[in-house]
Amino acid sequence: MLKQERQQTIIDIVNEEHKVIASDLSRRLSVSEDTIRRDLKELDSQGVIKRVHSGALRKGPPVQDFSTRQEIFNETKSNLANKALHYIEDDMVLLIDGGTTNLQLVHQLPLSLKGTVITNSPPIAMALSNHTDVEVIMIGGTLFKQSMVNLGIDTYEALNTMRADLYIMGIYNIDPEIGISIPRSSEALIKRKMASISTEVLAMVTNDKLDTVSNHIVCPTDHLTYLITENVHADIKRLYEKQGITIIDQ
Amino acid sequence: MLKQERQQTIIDIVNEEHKVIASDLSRRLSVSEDTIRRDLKELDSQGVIKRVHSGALRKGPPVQDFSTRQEIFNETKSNLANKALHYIEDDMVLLIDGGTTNLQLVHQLPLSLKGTVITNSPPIAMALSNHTDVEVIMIGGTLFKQSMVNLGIDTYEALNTMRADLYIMGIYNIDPEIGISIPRSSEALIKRKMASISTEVLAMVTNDKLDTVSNHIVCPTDHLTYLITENVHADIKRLYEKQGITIIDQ
DNA sequence: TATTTCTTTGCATGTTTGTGCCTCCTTGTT
DNA sequence: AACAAGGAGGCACAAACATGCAAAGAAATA
Repeated sequence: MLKQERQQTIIDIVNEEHKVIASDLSRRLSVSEDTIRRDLKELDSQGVIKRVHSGALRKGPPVQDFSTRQEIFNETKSNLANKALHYIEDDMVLLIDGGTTNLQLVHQLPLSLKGTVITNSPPIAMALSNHTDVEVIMIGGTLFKQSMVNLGIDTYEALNTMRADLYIMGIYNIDPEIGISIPRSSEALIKRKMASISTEVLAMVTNDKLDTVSNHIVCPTDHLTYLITENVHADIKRLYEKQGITIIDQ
Repeated sequence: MLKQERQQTIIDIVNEEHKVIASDLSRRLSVSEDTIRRDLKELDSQGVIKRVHSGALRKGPPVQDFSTRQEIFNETKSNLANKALHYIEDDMVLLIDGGTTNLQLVHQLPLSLKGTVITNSPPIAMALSNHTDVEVIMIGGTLFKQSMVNLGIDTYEALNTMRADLYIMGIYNIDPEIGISIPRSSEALIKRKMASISTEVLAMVTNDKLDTVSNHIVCPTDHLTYLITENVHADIKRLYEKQGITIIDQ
C-alpha cells in the first residue's frame, strides 16, 4: 500500500470515527506504529488532523457522540431534505431508518404533519417528540451504537407485522449497476426487509456516496421510487431514470 | 479513552450540570481521582472551568434564581443516583424504564460498566451510546411522548421473552399502603410486567412523590427490593422496612 | 542494464507522557 | 480541637514518542 494512499485512508478513518488510536491504526493498516506516528505527524503539520498523545482527533468541532454529531448543520443535507418534503403528505405511514440525513429530514418536517412514523432509530423517534399529530411506532431490537439503529432478529420479526406507504432509506453506498450497499450485513438485512414492506422507497444521497460500493448489498437501485441528489451529470441521471427511478437533482 | 477526549467530556458535564464532584467524575469516567484532579487543574489553568475544593464549577454568568432551583433539583436526583450505583455491578442484566431520575442515573453509570441494559425509553438508550461494553436492547412499541417510553401490546409481548436481574423503576406516586401508582393505565401495565420479569426492583424517589397517589396502581410497595429516598422520618422508614424493603435514605 | 540517489520503512535506543499509588499536608466540618 | 475528606508532590511503571540508522525499494541517470 502506497504512503499517500495510506494517509488518505487515515484521514477518512479520522473523519468517520472522530478519533483514532495509533496502535489501532497500526494493526488495521498493517504497518508499524512508527510509520503511523510519522503519518500522523505529517498530517498534523498539514493541518488535516489534530495530533494528540496516543492518537489523533478530527479537526473542527470537537464532536464525539451521535447526539452532538447531529448538531453540525449541513446545508447540503438540509437542501436534500427540503426536496424530499414534497413527497411527504398528511396521513401517510412513513418508515424512516437511521442516518444523519434522515434525522435532518425529520427536523424539517412541519409540526402540523399528521400521520404515522415507524422507525428503528431512537434519535429519529426523539426528534418527533413535538409533532403532536404524528404517531411514532418504535421497532425494538439490539441497539447498534455506531449508526444508532435497532437491529437483529427482534427488529426483523417486528417488521413482519407492519407495512408503510413510504420508506425513507438511509444510504451509505449506491452504484447504478451494483445497487445499494452498506458495510454491515445486519443493517443490509433490515433495510432490505423495510423496502419489501413499503409501497414506495425514497432515498437522499450526497454526491460523495454516489458510485461507491461496500461489502453488503441491500438491493438493486431499481427498488427505489425516488432518488434525491445534489446536481449530477445528465448521463448519470439518465442511467437511473432508465431503471424507472424518479431522480430529483435540483 | 484519550486524555483529550476525557477532558472534553468533563467540560461537557460541567456545562451541563454546572458543578461536578471529583469523586463522581472518577467513577463516571472510570479513572482514578488523581487523574481527575490533574484534569481539573489543567482545565482550570486553561480557564475553561473554575476549580474549587472537591470539584469544579462552570465558568461564566453567575447563576440566576430560576436555574438555581433547577440545579438543586438536579442535585437531589444526582444524589439518589449515586446511592443507586452501589447496587449495580458488572455483568448484570438491567431493565430501566423512563423518567428523568432514571436518565440521570444512566448518565452517572461508569463508562467502563459491562453488561446489558433493556429499556423501552429512547432517551435512556441514547444516553448509553458511549458505554462501549453495555449491550442495549430496545423494546419497541408506540412512543408515548409525554414520558418518552414505548408502550402498548408490542411492548408487552416483547417483555414476555425477557428477564432481568434488576429493574430500575421510574416512580410517579408512591404510598406505603396504596402502593405505587401512576396517572396512565398503559404505563402501569408495562411497569407491572417489568417488575414481574425481574429478580429485584429498585426505585429512586424524591420527597415530593412520597405519600402521593394517582389513578392507576402499578403494584404494592412490597414488590420493591430497594427504595432510595432523600432523608425521611424514621417512622416512614420503618413503615417500608416492615414490608421487607431495603430503604436507603442517607 | 547498471549505478546512483532519494524515499520509505522497521528496528533499536533513550526520552517523555500519562496514570495510579503513596505519603504528607491542607481544608472544611463537626 | 479533632477528624475526615480533599489535595499536592514524589515515585514507579508502562505506554507512547523522537531519533538515528540500516535495509529495502523506487526513481532517476548514465
